[in-house]
Amino acid sequence: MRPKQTNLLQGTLDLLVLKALGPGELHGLGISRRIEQITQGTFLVKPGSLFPALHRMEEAGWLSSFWGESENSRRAKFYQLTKAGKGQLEVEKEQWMRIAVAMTKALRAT
Amino acid sequence: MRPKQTNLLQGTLDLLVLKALGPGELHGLGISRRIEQITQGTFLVKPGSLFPALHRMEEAGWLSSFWGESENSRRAKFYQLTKAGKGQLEVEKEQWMRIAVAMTKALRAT
DNA sequence: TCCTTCCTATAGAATGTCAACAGGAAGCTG
DNA sequence: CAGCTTCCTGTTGACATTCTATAGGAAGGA
Repeated sequence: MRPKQTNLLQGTLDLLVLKALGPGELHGLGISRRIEQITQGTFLVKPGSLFPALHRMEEAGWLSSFWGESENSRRAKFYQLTKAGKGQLEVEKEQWMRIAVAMTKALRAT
Repeated sequence: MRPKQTNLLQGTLDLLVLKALGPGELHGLGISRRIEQITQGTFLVKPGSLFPALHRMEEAGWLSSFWGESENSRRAKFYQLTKAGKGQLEVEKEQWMRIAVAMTKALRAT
Protein backbone atom coordinates (compact mmCIF):
# COMPACT_ATOMS: atom_id res chain seq x y z
CA MET A 1 0.00 0.00 0.00
CA ARG A 2 2.67 2.46 -0.86
CA PRO A 3 1.85 6.06 -1.60
CA LYS A 4 1.58 6.64 -5.31
CA GLN A 5 4.72 8.22 -6.69
CA THR A 6 3.40 11.26 -8.43
CA ASN A 7 6.18 13.47 -9.55
CA LEU A 8 4.19 16.17 -11.19
CA LEU A 9 1.20 18.16 -10.16
CA GLN A 10 -1.35 17.62 -12.82
CA GLY A 11 -1.43 20.64 -15.04
CA THR A 12 2.14 21.73 -14.57
CA LEU A 13 3.49 19.58 -17.36
CA ASP A 14 2.01 21.71 -20.11
CA LEU A 15 3.50 24.81 -18.64
CA LEU A 16 6.91 23.21 -18.34
CA VAL A 17 6.83 22.04 -21.95
CA LEU A 18 5.78 25.45 -23.20
CA LYS A 19 8.50 27.09 -21.17
CA ALA A 20 11.11 24.60 -22.36
CA LEU A 21 10.25 25.44 -25.95
CA GLY A 22 10.34 29.16 -25.37
CA PRO A 23 13.90 29.68 -26.59
CA GLY A 24 13.50 27.49 -29.67
CA GLU A 25 12.81 24.11 -31.15
CA LEU A 26 13.67 20.87 -29.41
CA HIS A 27 12.89 17.22 -29.97
CA GLY A 28 10.98 15.12 -27.46
CA LEU A 29 13.81 13.83 -25.35
CA GLY A 30 15.45 17.21 -25.61
CA ILE A 31 12.39 18.79 -24.03
CA SER A 32 12.52 16.25 -21.27
CA ARG A 33 16.16 17.03 -20.60
CA ARG A 34 15.61 20.73 -20.72
CA ILE A 35 12.82 20.48 -18.16
CA GLU A 36 15.05 18.49 -15.89
CA GLN A 37 17.72 21.11 -16.32
CA ILE A 38 15.70 24.27 -15.71
CA THR A 39 14.02 22.73 -12.68
CA GLN A 40 17.35 21.49 -11.38
CA GLY A 41 16.26 17.91 -11.36
CA THR A 42 13.02 18.49 -9.50
CA PHE A 43 10.82 17.41 -12.40
CA LEU A 44 11.60 14.27 -14.32
CA VAL A 45 9.23 13.76 -17.20
CA LYS A 46 8.74 10.16 -18.26
CA PRO A 47 8.07 9.21 -21.87
CA GLY A 48 4.63 7.92 -20.97
CA SER A 49 3.76 11.40 -19.79
CA LEU A 50 5.68 13.46 -22.31
CA PHE A 51 4.56 12.05 -25.62
CA PRO A 52 0.86 12.05 -24.97
CA ALA A 53 1.25 15.62 -23.74
CA LEU A 54 3.11 16.69 -26.87
CA HIS A 55 0.46 15.16 -29.09
CA ARG A 56 -2.28 16.76 -27.06
CA MET A 57 -0.64 20.16 -27.24
CA GLU A 58 0.00 19.90 -30.95
CA GLU A 59 -3.65 18.96 -31.39
CA ALA A 60 -4.54 22.06 -29.40
CA GLY A 61 -2.52 24.18 -31.80
CA TRP A 62 0.14 25.28 -29.35
CA LEU A 63 2.95 23.34 -30.96
CA SER A 64 4.01 22.52 -34.47
CA SER A 65 6.40 19.74 -35.37
CA PHE A 66 8.69 18.50 -38.11
CA TRP A 67 11.01 15.55 -38.51
CA GLY A 68 14.69 16.26 -38.43
CA GLU A 69 17.96 14.94 -37.18
CA SER A 70 19.18 15.11 -33.59
CA GLU A 71 22.65 16.08 -32.36
CA ASN A 72 23.47 12.37 -32.47
CA SER A 73 22.27 11.84 -36.02
CA ARG A 74 19.10 10.12 -34.91
CA ARG A 75 15.73 10.63 -36.49
CA ALA A 76 13.88 12.99 -34.19
CA LYS A 77 10.69 14.99 -34.18
CA PHE A 78 11.21 18.62 -33.36
CA TYR A 79 8.61 20.80 -31.73
CA GLN A 80 8.29 24.54 -31.58
CA LEU A 81 5.78 27.00 -30.20
CA THR A 82 3.13 28.37 -32.49
CA LYS A 83 1.83 31.86 -31.99
CA ALA A 84 -1.05 30.40 -30.00
CA GLY A 85 1.49 28.46 -27.98
CA LYS A 86 3.31 31.62 -27.02
CA GLY A 87 0.03 33.09 -25.88
CA GLN A 88 -0.76 29.98 -23.92
CA LEU A 89 2.61 30.14 -22.23
CA GLU A 90 1.79 33.59 -20.95
CA VAL A 91 -1.66 32.54 -19.80
CA GLU A 92 -0.40 29.52 -17.92
CA LYS A 93 2.51 31.39 -16.45
CA GLU A 94 0.18 33.95 -14.93
CA GLN A 95 -2.18 31.26 -13.76
CA TRP A 96 0.66 29.51 -12.01
CA MET A 97 1.81 32.69 -10.34
CA ARG A 98 -1.67 33.39 -9.05
CA ILE A 99 -1.94 29.90 -7.65
CA ALA A 100 1.53 29.87 -6.17
CA VAL A 101 1.02 33.17 -4.42
CA ALA A 102 -2.36 32.17 -3.01
CA MET A 103 -1.07 28.82 -1.87
CA THR A 104 2.04 30.17 -0.26
CA LYS A 105 0.07 32.83 1.57
CA ALA A 106 -2.41 30.23 2.74
CA LEU A 107 0.38 28.10 4.16
CA ARG A 108 1.62 31.04 6.15
CA ALA A 109 -1.83 31.87 7.55
CA THR A 110 -2.84 30.96 11.05
CA MET B 1 -15.04 22.11 -26.94
CA ARG B 2 -15.57 24.06 -23.82
CA PRO B 3 -12.54 25.09 -21.83
CA LYS B 4 -12.33 22.66 -18.97
CA GLN B 5 -12.75 24.46 -15.70
CA THR B 6 -10.10 22.96 -13.50
CA ASN B 7 -9.80 24.99 -10.42
CA LEU B 8 -7.35 22.95 -8.45
CA LEU B 9 -4.06 21.39 -9.26
CA GLN B 10 -4.31 17.77 -8.45
CA GLY B 11 -2.72 17.12 -5.13
CA THR B 12 -3.19 20.57 -3.66
CA LEU B 13 -6.59 19.81 -2.19
CA ASP B 14 -5.21 17.51 0.47
CA LEU B 15 -2.72 20.10 1.55
CA LEU B 16 -5.38 22.78 1.75
CA VAL B 17 -7.63 20.59 3.85
CA LEU B 18 -4.83 19.67 6.21
CA LYS B 19 -3.85 23.29 6.54
CA ALA B 20 -7.44 24.37 7.12
CA LEU B 21 -7.72 21.91 9.97
CA GLY B 22 -4.45 22.96 11.54
CA PRO B 23 -5.97 25.35 14.07
CA GLY B 24 -8.74 22.99 15.12
CA GLU B 25 -11.79 21.01 14.20
CA LEU B 26 -14.20 22.05 11.48
CA HIS B 27 -17.11 20.44 9.68
CA GLY B 28 -17.13 19.81 5.96
CA LEU B 29 -18.60 23.04 4.71
CA GLY B 30 -16.58 24.87 7.31
CA ILE B 31 -13.42 23.47 5.80
CA SER B 32 -14.56 24.60 2.40
CA ARG B 33 -15.19 28.10 3.67
CA ARG B 34 -11.93 28.25 5.50
CA ILE B 35 -10.04 27.27 2.38
CA GLU B 36 -11.77 29.97 0.43
CA GLN B 37 -10.88 32.42 3.13
CA ILE B 38 -7.20 31.64 3.58
CA THR B 39 -6.65 31.60 -0.16
CA GLN B 40 -8.59 34.82 -0.57
CA GLY B 41 -11.09 33.26 -2.89
CA THR B 42 -8.55 31.68 -5.21
CA PHE B 43 -9.59 28.14 -4.41
CA LEU B 44 -13.24 27.19 -4.30
CA VAL B 45 -13.73 23.60 -3.26
CA LYS B 46 -16.93 22.03 -4.50
CA PRO B 47 -18.75 19.40 -2.45
CA GLY B 48 -18.11 16.79 -5.11
CA SER B 49 -14.41 17.27 -4.57
CA LEU B 50 -14.39 17.89 -0.86
CA PHE B 51 -16.31 14.96 0.55
CA PRO B 52 -14.55 12.23 -1.34
CA ALA B 53 -11.28 13.84 -0.27
CA LEU B 54 -12.32 13.91 3.38
CA HIS B 55 -13.30 10.26 3.29
CA ARG B 56 -10.09 9.36 1.58
CA MET B 57 -8.01 11.24 4.10
CA GLU B 58 -9.85 9.75 7.04
CA GLU B 59 -9.27 6.34 5.53
CA ALA B 60 -5.59 7.21 5.31
CA GLY B 61 -5.55 8.00 9.01
CA TRP B 62 -4.86 11.70 8.71
CA LEU B 63 -8.24 12.83 9.97
CA SER B 64 -10.65 11.68 12.61
CA SER B 65 -14.29 12.68 12.73
CA PHE B 66 -17.28 12.88 15.01
CA TRP B 67 -20.85 14.01 14.64
CA GLY B 68 -21.79 17.24 16.33
CA GLU B 69 -23.80 20.36 15.86
CA SER B 70 -22.85 23.30 13.69
CA GLU B 71 -23.07 26.99 14.53
CA ASN B 72 -26.52 26.92 12.94
CA SER B 73 -27.75 23.94 14.94
CA ARG B 74 -27.45 21.58 12.03
CA ARG B 75 -26.17 18.06 12.25
CA ALA B 76 -22.59 18.22 11.04
CA LYS B 77 -19.57 15.96 10.89
CA PHE B 78 -16.49 17.50 12.39
CA TYR B 79 -13.00 16.63 11.32
CA GLN B 80 -9.70 17.12 13.07
CA LEU B 81 -6.10 16.24 12.38
CA THR B 82 -4.70 13.08 13.85
CA LYS B 83 -1.07 12.90 14.83
CA ALA B 84 -0.35 11.32 11.46
CA GLY B 85 -2.29 14.13 9.86
CA LYS B 86 -0.07 16.72 11.46
CA GLY B 87 2.93 14.89 10.13
CA GLN B 88 1.40 14.70 6.70
CA LEU B 89 0.75 18.42 6.77
CA GLU B 90 4.43 19.06 7.31
CA VAL B 91 5.42 16.61 4.60
CA GLU B 92 3.08 18.11 2.04
CA LYS B 93 3.95 21.63 2.99
CA GLU B 94 7.61 20.97 2.34
CA GLN B 95 6.82 19.17 -0.87
CA TRP B 96 4.83 22.12 -2.07
CA MET B 97 7.58 24.55 -1.22
CA ARG B 98 10.12 22.49 -3.12
CA ILE B 99 7.86 22.37 -6.14
CA ALA B 100 6.91 26.01 -5.99
CA VAL B 101 10.52 27.13 -5.77
CA ALA B 102 11.63 24.89 -8.62
CA MET B 103 8.75 25.96 -10.80
CA THR B 104 9.17 29.63 -10.16
CA LYS B 105 12.88 29.45 -10.86
CA ALA B 106 12.20 27.54 -14.04
CA LEU B 107 9.81 30.22 -15.23
CA ARG B 108 12.46 32.82 -14.74
CA ALA B 109 15.11 30.85 -16.64
CA THR B 110 16.10 31.70 -20.16
C1' DT C 1 -47.29 24.79 4.03
C1' DC C 2 -43.72 26.30 1.16
C1' DC C 3 -39.27 27.93 0.37
C1' DT C 4 -34.59 28.65 1.40
C1' DT C 5 -30.39 27.58 3.54
C1' DC C 6 -27.29 24.34 5.57
C1' DC C 7 -25.12 20.00 5.57
C1' DT C 8 -23.62 15.58 3.80
C1' DA C 9 -23.28 12.43 0.18
C1' DT C 10 -22.85 9.61 -4.38
C1' DA C 11 -22.59 8.50 -9.39
C1' DG C 12 -20.55 9.09 -13.77
C1' DA C 13 -17.58 11.42 -16.86
C1' DA C 14 -13.32 13.49 -18.02
C1' DT C 15 -8.56 14.15 -17.49
C1' DG C 16 -3.74 13.43 -16.83
C1' DT C 17 0.02 10.77 -15.11
C1' DC C 18 2.37 6.45 -14.39
C1' DA C 19 4.57 1.84 -15.14
C1' DA C 20 5.49 -1.25 -18.48
C1' DC C 21 6.32 -2.49 -22.83
C1' DA C 22 7.64 -2.16 -27.82
C1' DG C 23 10.64 -1.31 -31.71
C1' DG C 24 13.73 0.95 -35.07
C1' DA C 25 18.13 2.81 -35.92
C1' DA C 26 22.94 4.38 -34.93
C1' DG C 27 27.30 3.46 -32.98
C1' DC C 28 30.60 0.90 -30.20
C1' DT C 29 33.13 -3.34 -28.81
C1' DG C 30 35.14 -7.65 -29.23
C1' DC D 1 30.03 -9.50 -38.13
C1' DA D 2 27.56 -10.28 -33.77
C1' DG D 3 26.01 -8.47 -29.82
C1' DC D 4 25.24 -4.68 -26.83
C1' DT D 5 24.06 -0.08 -25.56
C1' DT D 6 22.12 4.29 -26.27
C1' DC D 7 18.90 7.31 -28.42
C1' DC D 8 14.42 8.31 -29.95
C1' DT D 9 9.43 7.82 -30.47
C1' DG D 10 5.48 5.73 -29.28
C1' DT D 11 1.21 2.85 -27.06
C1' DT D 12 -1.50 0.50 -23.59
C1' DG D 13 -3.92 -0.16 -19.44
C1' DA D 14 -4.25 1.00 -14.73
C1' DC D 15 -5.06 4.46 -11.48
C1' DA D 16 -6.05 8.69 -8.78
C1' DT D 17 -8.30 12.88 -8.56
C1' DT D 18 -11.41 16.41 -9.78
C1' DC D 19 -15.73 18.03 -11.88
C1' DT D 20 -20.76 18.24 -12.93
C1' DA D 21 -24.97 16.85 -11.65
C1' DT D 22 -28.03 15.05 -8.57
C1' DA D 23 -30.05 13.69 -4.13
C1' DG D 24 -32.17 14.24 0.36
C1' DG D 25 -32.74 15.31 5.37
C1' DA D 26 -33.38 18.87 8.66
C1' DA D 27 -33.88 23.66 10.54
C1' DG D 28 -35.92 28.10 10.24
C1' DG D 29 -38.64 31.78 8.29
C1' DA D 30 -42.72 33.59 5.65
